[in-house]
Amino acid sequence: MNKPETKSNFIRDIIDDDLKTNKYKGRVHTRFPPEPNGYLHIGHAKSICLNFGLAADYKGLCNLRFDDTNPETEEMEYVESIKGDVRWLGFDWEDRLYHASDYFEQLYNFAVELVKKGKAYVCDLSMDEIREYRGTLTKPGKESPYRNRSVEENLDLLERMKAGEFEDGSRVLRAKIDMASSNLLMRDPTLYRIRKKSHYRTGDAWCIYPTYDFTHCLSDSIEGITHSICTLEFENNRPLYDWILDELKVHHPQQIEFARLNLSHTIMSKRRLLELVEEKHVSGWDDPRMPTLSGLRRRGYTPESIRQFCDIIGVAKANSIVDLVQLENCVREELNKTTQRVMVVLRPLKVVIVNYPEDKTEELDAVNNPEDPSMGTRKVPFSRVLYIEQDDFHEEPPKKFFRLAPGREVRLRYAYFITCEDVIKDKKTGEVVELHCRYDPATRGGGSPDGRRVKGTLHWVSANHAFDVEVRLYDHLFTKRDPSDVEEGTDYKSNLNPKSLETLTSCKAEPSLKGAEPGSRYQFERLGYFCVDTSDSTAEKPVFNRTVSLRDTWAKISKTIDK
RNA sequence: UGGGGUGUAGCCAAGCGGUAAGGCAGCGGACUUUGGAUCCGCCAUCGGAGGUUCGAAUCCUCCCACCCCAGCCA
Repeated sequence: MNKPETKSNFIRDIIDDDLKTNKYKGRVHTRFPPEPNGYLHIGHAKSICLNFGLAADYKGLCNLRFDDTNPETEEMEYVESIKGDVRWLGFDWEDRLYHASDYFEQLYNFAVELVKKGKAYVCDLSMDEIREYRGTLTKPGKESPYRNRSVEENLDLLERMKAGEFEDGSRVLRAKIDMASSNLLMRDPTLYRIRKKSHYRTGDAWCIYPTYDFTHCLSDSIEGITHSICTLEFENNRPLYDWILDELKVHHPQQIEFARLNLSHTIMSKRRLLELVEEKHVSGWDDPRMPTLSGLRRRGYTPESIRQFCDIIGVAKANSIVDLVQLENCVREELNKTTQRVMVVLRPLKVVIVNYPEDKTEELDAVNNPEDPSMGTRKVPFSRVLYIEQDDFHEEPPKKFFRLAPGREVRLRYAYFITCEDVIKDKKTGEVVELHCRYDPATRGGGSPDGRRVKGTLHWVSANHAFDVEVRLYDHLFTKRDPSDVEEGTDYKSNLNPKSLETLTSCKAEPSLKGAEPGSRYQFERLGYFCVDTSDSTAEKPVFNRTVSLRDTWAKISKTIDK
C-alpha cells in the first residue's frame, strides 16, 4: 500500500515533463530498434523492457523496428531469432513490425531534399582522404573540394550513384554542416554510401545504403516516435539527429541516452559473442553459458525472472557493472515458488542399510513444493541400497559439518534417520566406496517420535529404482568480474573460465523424473534449479542444465575454514 | 589534447535546498524434515577543495577520476 515503489528514473522524469507541457500531445511512443546482425542478449533485454515497459506504463505504443541498413552483416536468421526472443520475453509489437529498409525510398527522397536545399553534397574523396580532411580531436577539419558543387550537379551525381554508375567507395553523399565543429560527427558526416551488395530484404533494388545517422532519426520521425531511447555512446550523435530532422522540418522525437547493461563475469559485445561462437569456445549462440536470451532460456531462466532483473537494476546514465548474483537471485526467487522438488544425486556414494530387509521396498510421501501446498505430494521408493551425495559424508568431519560421518546420525529426507556404522574403502586407493548404516524404523517419514534431534538432512535415491541422467553444471564464462580487464598483449579470451562447464554423466535420479519434458524445470533438493535441456536430452537419458545453485551456507562456511 | 557525458555503501540505485529510499551482497539472530525458503535486526554524509544559505548530495567556483567521439558499423 505505501511501498516506496522505486520506479523513478530520469527517463520517466523527462516523459512526465513532456506530458505536463503537452509536448507530443500526450502521446508516448517508443521503439526497440535492433540490427539483425546477431542474437539478442540480456543487455538488449534491458532496452526491450525499458521501451515496451514505458509504453505500457504510459498507455502508449512500442514498435519493433529492424535497423537494417547494412547489407554486409544482416541476415534473415537473426530477424527470426530476434522476433522469437522479444516474444519469449513477453512483449507484443502487435501490427507494428517495421524495417528501416522499408523506408529506403522515402529516405532517398529526403536525401534529395537536403541536396536541393544545399545541405548535402556528393563527395568524391576516398575513405582515407575523408579521414584526413576530418581533422582530429584538437584540429578542425578541412572542407572537401567537392563541397561547393552546384545543386544540379549533386542531384545528377546522387541519381547516378543510385543507378549504379559508380564503384563501391568511390563517392558518398555527405551532409554539409561544419568542418570545424568540435563534435567530429558534425564535420560533414556521410549520409549514403555505395555498396553493390544484395540486401537480405530489398535484394538488388539498391546499391546505395543510408547510414545509421541518416536512417535512425528519420525512421523514428516516420513512425511518429516520441521518445527515442538509445545507449550512451550515441550522445555525440544527438546533435546530428536533431540537425537532420530540423533541416527537413519533420516530426522530431526526443533522443534520450541511458547506460547500457554490463553484467559481471560475462561480455555483452555482439562482436565478441560472435567470436566465442565461431572459435568454438562455446557450443553456439544458445550455449547455456552465453548471456544471450537463447542461452539463458536454454539454461532455464524464465522470461519473468529476466524482466524482474531489468526492473530492479534501474536505468541511469552512469556506466556500471551489475553483479551476476543479482540476476541469479531473480531466478531463484521465482523458481523457489514455482518449481517441483525432486531428489537427484550428482556424485553417488553407495549406502547399504544393513538392518533393512533385502527385498523390501516402501513408497514414502514427499512434498512437491513446500512453498505451494497445492502442488501436492508424490511417492518416492525406499529400499536397502541407496545413493547419497559423496559430499554428504566425511570420514573426518570438519568443524560445523553436520552431515554424515562414522557413528553419526542424520535424516534421509522423507525417509528415516540413519547412523553410519561402517566405512568400506577401496583396498588400493583408499577411496570410500560404500557406507554401512543402520536405520531407525520409528523415524519413518523423517520425523522423530522421541523428539531426538538430528543436525543434517540428506537427499538420496534408491539404487534399484533410480535411473541415470546427465547433469551439466555451469559456472561463470569468465573468471574476472570485468573480462576486458587484461594484461598487456592478451585479450578478453585469456579470462575465459576453463571450468565454466562440468558434465556429470552418471547422476542418479528418482523415478518420478522419468519422461521429464525438455524445457521443464525442477529444484533438485539441496542442490539447485535444473532444466531439461532442449537440444541434447533423449528419452533414455535426459540431460539437465543447472540454471543456478541454491544458496549454500555450508559452502561459505567451508571456504572460510579452508583459510 | 577539443567536445560530449558520469561520479551517492562491496554491487546496482532513489534523491531535484530542509537534514541520505529500496534491492543485492555482508554480518548477527529466530524458525526450519532442503545448511533452501521465511522472519527480525545491523550496515553511507554523498569524488575532492572552497563558496552561497538559517540549512547543501542537491546551487556556484575550481580541481580530480572514469566513459564516449577522428567507420563509407550501429
